Formats: sequence, structure tokens, C-alpha cells
Amino acid sequence: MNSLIEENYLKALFSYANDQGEVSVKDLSEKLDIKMPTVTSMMKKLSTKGLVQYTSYKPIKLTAKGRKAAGIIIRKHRLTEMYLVEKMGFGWENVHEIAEQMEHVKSPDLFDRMDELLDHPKHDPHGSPIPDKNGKVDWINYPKLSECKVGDRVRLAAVVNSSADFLSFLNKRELQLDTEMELVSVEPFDNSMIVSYHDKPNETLSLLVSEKLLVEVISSLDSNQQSP
Amino acid sequence: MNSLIEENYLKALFSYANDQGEVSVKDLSEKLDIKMPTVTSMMKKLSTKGLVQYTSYKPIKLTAKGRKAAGIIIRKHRLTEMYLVEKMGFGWENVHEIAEQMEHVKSPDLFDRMDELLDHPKHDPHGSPIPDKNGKVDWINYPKLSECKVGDRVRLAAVVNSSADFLSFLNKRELQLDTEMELVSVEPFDNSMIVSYHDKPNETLSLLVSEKLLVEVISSLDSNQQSP
DNA sequence: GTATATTGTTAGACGCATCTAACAAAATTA
DNA sequence: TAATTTTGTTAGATGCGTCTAACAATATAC
Ligand SMILES: [Mn+2]
Ligand SMILES: [Mn+2]
Ligand SMILES: [Mn+2]
Ligand SMILES: [Mn+2]
Repeated sequence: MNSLIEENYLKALFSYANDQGEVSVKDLSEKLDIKMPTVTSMMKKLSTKGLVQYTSYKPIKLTAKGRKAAGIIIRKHRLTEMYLVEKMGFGWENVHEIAEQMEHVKSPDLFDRMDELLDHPKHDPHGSPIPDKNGKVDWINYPKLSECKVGDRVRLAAVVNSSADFLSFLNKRELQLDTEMELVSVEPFDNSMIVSYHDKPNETLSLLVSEKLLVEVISSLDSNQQSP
Repeated sequence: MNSLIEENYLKALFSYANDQGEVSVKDLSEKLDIKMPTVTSMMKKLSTKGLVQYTSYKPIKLTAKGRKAAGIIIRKHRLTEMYLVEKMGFGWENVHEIAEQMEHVKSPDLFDRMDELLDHPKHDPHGSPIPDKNGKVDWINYPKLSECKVGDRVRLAAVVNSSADFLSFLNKRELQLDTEMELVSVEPFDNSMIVSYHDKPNETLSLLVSEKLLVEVISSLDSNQQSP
């Protein structure tokens, strides 16, 4: 139906959409590392296929049909990642590149089977939600660790970067999904954070790291207070 | 390295090579359903890449490098088929199409892991040998059932066709790999065969079927005799 | 050994996805 | 508001893998 290349555009449109579901030609161009004129012409093509809502000089939006197609690709990606980790023994840092390729495999059966063998997982190994068979994903908007306050007790819910480098960095510090941490202090100079978890009483995380960790706040010091 | 399209040519060159390892432009063209001029130009391209030995008007041969590349693709295909059957519960009639796509996935790790989890299988679900990591395959030249003689006791070693239709046909008759059969008689009119196996004393197989079944002969009536 | 059939190559075109160069619209700044 | 910067489009070219039409070499038949 859609070519591998079209699928990659759809996925990007889905992933980089703002709150209005829109993406600019420039953003798409940069994320995909494809020049703007190429993006423009692909948008025209996807528009004639009814996957995208395109008007010259206006930001781009997926149609319902396009959103569904994109969601299904992302479903395949995330199911694959989960399958590789849970059933084949891969580390979470080594599955993204494989899933990038497998997400284009045309075989509903294969992914349905993964889903079944995994007992219908809700999240992938990086905490990202797995869309349902209709491409629908219900999104929980976790805050970043960097937005938390001293004294907060949090659970690592997801990471917003799946690069092997970043995940290996977390591995070295024994930071995994569901690890519970307490925010000990924030260094005002560079906004680096000191957190404690497991048997580690004070691990330092730079802002670059804490921005990439999405957390669920379990408890907070100023529970019932507004800022003064 | 090699594009998906190049990989499909390599695989075809490997699979349809005659005893001298050669394939004609015409054969390749027919098997791949690609017109001859296109094949010619791809052969020139693969030749400059050192994968194929090409001289105008001569049959085509893979180089050692090309043979290795092809063998590795076929290894990935067959490991995938075996993995889908053994670890994911697919029937042997439903794995070929998926493997056709997965064989192009670039990730030695994925296939090494399949190999390990499967405990280094020698054959795929259709009885075809799995090449080693260098693309080398040691080929056992089983006879076709159609070449056997009345009274022969044989084991089904492999099928030479992986179409869902053909394999479903065998499923219906409870004919599986390793099933032991005895050749009861051959109908001279159409060369159809009557065989017995399991609790089935006389199942009829047309020539079209018996030609697609490769067998290991376990015992023969005229064991130590030449034809008169 | 010539005629005919088969197989293979050359030439030129096309669709797809990409690019660069040039231009145009929209947004920002002054 | 006018000038400048940023963003987006149009036009035309390129490489890849494909095709058809025409021609050429090889194999087969007579
Ligand atoms: Mn991923
Ligand atoms: Mn992920
Ligand atoms: Mn197969
Ligand atoms: Mn097979």
C-alpha cells in the first residue's frame, strides 16, 4: 500500500506533531534529514493519497486515515522492541535500530502474534505507549525529571531518547524503567540534579539527562501547597 | 551495502544456479519476473561490485563474494522461518512470505540470536539446509519421491515448494517432514503414486506432488541389485 | 550451410525520491 | 511601514530500477 519511504514520512508527522497535530515543512525536513523541496513534493503526494492535509504555506496535519496508518507503524515498532527485550534477551539499548527495520514488515499476523505472546503489553521497553490495532494511542503526559522539585519521590516511567549511547549511560548507573528515585537537591549553577535510588545515595544527573527522563511523581514535599 | 533489490538478484542467482553454478539471463528474467534488458543491466552493475562474473552472451555466475552474500541472505530467510515455526507457533505454510521480508533486515545480532535460541538448527521448516555464517551450505542431494521404486521405504526430508497452497495440501493429508512412507504402487497411466504412512494405508499423490517431495530412502526391495 | 528461432544487448524513455538554484511568501525586526 | 530574515515553493537535474522497441549474436532446424 504505502512505500517504506512514505511510511517514514507518516511516522515523522505523527511523532513530531505539536498540540494542534501540526508540523512545519522545516521541522519535517530537519528531523528526516531530507531537503525542504523534497518534503513539499512528498506532502503533495500524501495529500492526494488522503493521508495528509496540505495547503501551501500552511503547517501539515495528518488526516484520520494518515494518523491511523502512522499509529500502526509505531505499534509495530514498539511491539518489536518489547518482543526483542522480553522474548529474545536483547538489552533496551539495542532494539531501536532493529525495530526501525521491522516496523515496515507487512504481516499483521506477525505483530498480532508478538502482541499475544507478550500478553498485550501497554508500553515498550522505553516506556512509550503501544498504539492499539487501530493506531490509537492514549497518551499519559508524564513530567520530565528536570521539572520536579527537591524532595519529590518519583518513578522512572519512560525515556524520551532511545539512542544506545544514552541508554548505556543509564545502564551504567543502574537506572531502569520503574526505578524509584528521590530528588535530593538541584545545583542552581547548571541545574544538575542529585538523586538517590537503590543503594545509591547521591547520583548526579546533568540537565541534559534529567530532561530525557519522564517520571511519575509518587509523593511531593509541598503536597497541598501553591507557590507563594 | 547491497540494496534490497540487489539482494533479490543475488538470492535468485544462488537458488537457480545449475550444477556449474550458472544461470542464463532468460531464466533469471523469468524467475524474478523482470524483463531481460533490466537483468542485463543489473548484471553489469553487480559485476562492477565484484559480486557476479558477467561476460556478454555468456551465462552468469556468482563470484565467491557474491555467493557468500547470497548465502547469508538465505541463512537469514531460513533462520526466520524456523524461528517463526518453533518459537512463535506459526505453521510451515505461513512463514515464507514473512521471511521474504525479514531476510533483508540488517542486523547480524538478530539472526545470531535466533540461531542460538533455536540451538543452531541445520534445516528450516521445509527441510532446506541453513547456510552457516559465511554463507556456506552443505547440500544433501535427496531424490524426489517421484524417482523412487515400488516397495521403497522413505522419510520425507524436504519439500521443494513453500507455497501456502501446497503446504496446506500436505497438512490436510497429515504429511509432515520426517513422516515415513512406503511406496505401495505407481499408476503407469499418469505416474501418480499410492503411498502408505501413519494410519493411512493408501493415499494417492499425483506426479505434480511426488516431484515436490524430497526423500531419504530408508530401505529398498532391490537393495543389492542392478537393473536387468 | 543456410534459414529460422531463441536468447541477449543497446538505446531511449519513464516514475520515484532525491538534490540544488532561483524565486516567492510569511514572519520578524527595525 | 519598510527592510531583512526565515520559511516554503517551483523548476530543472540526477541516480536507480524499471520498461519497450529495435537490433545483434547464438543456437536450432532444415
Ligand atoms: Mn524505538
Ligand atoms: Mn521505544
Ligand atoms: Mn522460504
Ligand atoms: Mn524454507
